[in-house]
Amino acid sequence: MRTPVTIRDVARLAEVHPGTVSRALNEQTRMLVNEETAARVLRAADELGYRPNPIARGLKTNRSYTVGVVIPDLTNPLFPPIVRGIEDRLGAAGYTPLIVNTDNDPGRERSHVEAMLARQVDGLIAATARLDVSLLAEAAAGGTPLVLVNRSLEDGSAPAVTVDDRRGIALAVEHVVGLGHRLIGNVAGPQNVSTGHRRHLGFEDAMQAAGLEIDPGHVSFADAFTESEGSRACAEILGHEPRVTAIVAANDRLAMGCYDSLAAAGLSCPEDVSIVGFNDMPFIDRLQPPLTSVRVPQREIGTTAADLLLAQLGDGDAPAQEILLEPELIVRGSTAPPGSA
Amino acid sequence: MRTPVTIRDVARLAEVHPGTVSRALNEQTRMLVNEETAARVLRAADELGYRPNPIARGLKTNRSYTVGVVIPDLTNPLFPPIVRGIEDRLGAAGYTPLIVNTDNDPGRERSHVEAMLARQVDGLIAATARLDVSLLAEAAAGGTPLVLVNRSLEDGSAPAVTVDDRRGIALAVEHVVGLGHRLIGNVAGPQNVSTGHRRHLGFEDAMQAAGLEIDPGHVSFADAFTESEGSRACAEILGHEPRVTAIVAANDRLAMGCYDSLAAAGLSCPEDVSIVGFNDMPFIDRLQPPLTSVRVPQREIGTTAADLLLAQLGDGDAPAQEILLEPELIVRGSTAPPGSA
DNA sequence: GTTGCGCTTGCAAACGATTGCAGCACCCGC
DNA sequence: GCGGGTGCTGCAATCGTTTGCAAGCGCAAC
Repeated sequence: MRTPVTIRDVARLAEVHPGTVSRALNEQTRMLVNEETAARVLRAADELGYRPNPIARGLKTNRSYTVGVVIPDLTNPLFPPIVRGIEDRLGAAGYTPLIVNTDNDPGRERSHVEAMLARQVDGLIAATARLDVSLLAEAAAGGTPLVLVNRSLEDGSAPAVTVDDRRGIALAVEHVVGLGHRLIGNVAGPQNVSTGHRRHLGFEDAMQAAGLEIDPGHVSFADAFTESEGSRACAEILGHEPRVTAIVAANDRLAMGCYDSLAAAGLSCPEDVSIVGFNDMPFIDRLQPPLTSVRVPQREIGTTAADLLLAQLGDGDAPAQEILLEPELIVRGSTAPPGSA
Repeated sequence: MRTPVTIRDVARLAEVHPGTVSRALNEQTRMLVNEETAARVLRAADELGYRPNPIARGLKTNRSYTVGVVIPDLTNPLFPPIVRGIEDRLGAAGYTPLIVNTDNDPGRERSHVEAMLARQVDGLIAATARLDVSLLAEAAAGGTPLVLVNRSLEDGSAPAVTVDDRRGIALAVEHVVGLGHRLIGNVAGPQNVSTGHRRHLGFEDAMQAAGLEIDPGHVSFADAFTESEGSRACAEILGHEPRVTAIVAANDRLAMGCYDSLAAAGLSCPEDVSIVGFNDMPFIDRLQPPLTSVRVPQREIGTTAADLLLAQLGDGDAPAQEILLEPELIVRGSTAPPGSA
């Protein structure tokens, strides 16, 4: 049989009452039982290979030692490292994550979250950009702690961990400005998702800080973070202003699209146009040329989010702080001084 | 409150006994209760927004509607599509996967699997190459259904879904042979993991089928599926036999290492040496040159594994069949006729 | 008019753990 | 010698659901 050894078996062997066994086994309540008795119980439990049944425990305590992790799509290379960070940290604390993919579909998102709530998850970590606000209300009303990733709430009512997108873009802009570029384009992401929006704002700020003008024709918005949209947006910029010598993309995939667009236009990178990406995806250093990109500490995002959640799970009301993680610019072959052809 | 509505509340509203509610709500037992009563119960449940508590149900039924998914490392791009396949299929059947990463560490593997067993998972899907046999014994002894992925048991005692590695390598070999190559090298993977082993055997078979000799110097074994090992192994082959015009690698990352090694030797691909990879990782088509690779139906692996497990969960003893999935060769720029320089 | 059967439904005991409450033994101080 | 702690442990209820058993009812058969 699987685990026929229950708390009652241990009690019988240790010759005490099951209640006592429960107390002796729990760190929290061990002090309530005689040291010697506790030792006897522990020995018995060990001998029998006793494993507490989390289901039964959860029924009584209303805790499942489980947390829901909501992400758009696991196959997006951005997420696995984050998930691992979450998983490792939560696992160390005795929690098991339940991972669901929403594909950014509000319906899927809703049903998944409801299922998780029914499963009595002790908390939620949501890494989805467009989170239904009513879901938040529900979770909050149910007293389920929530941590946001890569997205924050305007009113700061929920703790969140995000990377400093504006700072990241600033790094990118400062880099190409430092190389001597002046006509700099921006392939921006969709403005209805928070990262796309913040990165675009960051671009405006950084350009202004560098004392450079932004011609509206230098900016093009992609409808999605895909190569084809990146290509389209890049072509659009080149159409408006063929003299741009550098392009800051909101995302590596958009940057890859820029590569395509440049190639189609007969331009080469970095000789004619420098390109900077964002995220530093795995194997992005294998592109030709290797892409200069803003690295986000993905694993750290995960561990930090997990820490925030654990803090909330520990004492009821940990401060709903918002954590900004520092990005880092990884310089590779896709950026060079202008006119280096 | 979270879900204060229990089966008792429904019973009160519908004016029946909780037991009756339970029967009415369960598809299986609905026939036991009067049609009209059942309708009343359903209406009441709907009105109250009743959500059954899986924890309580699991306690009584010894089912958690949860399955454990054991993989080496989620950040390895091979796995996310498989996991999604599993997740989507299991989710549709009402099961939730618990995902753990072992990093191929037997200790982690053991503790994770034990934790999952304690959590009463209804089944296990293991995608890990070196699975501790005692774990299998334990799971089997506990009556926990198990499905293997990318790995099978010699005695065929557990259902498994794997891609036809030998066939995949045969596709690769036939391709380069068709292009006119005769001196073909093999950067093989570690032989203590099943995929590495089978792919190497596949290479030997395919070469023999093509009527070609395999000089021992044409084969080099990597200690791990990494770029650096691929590079080392490739250099070793080139050292033994500089005249090889094509290399079949056991894996895309090894193939990427081959790129490095060729570049270091001043050789170009595909002009001097053609290279074929295996797995068709995301973005591998973005390499320079785009890598010809054997595509494995990753998502399908996941869905098939889930189906196999669901079959076992349905009726106690479904046949322990072993399923071989068909790979497909994706021809890109890294392969060309020999001497095309 | 019994008997017996089929159809529903209520009853209560589980499942395995946690926990408030009470009781017991013991010791201390007066 | 007795009252009042203190320290430990047993008792039993409880969490929300499932399920074997039995009881109630109506109806048909004899």
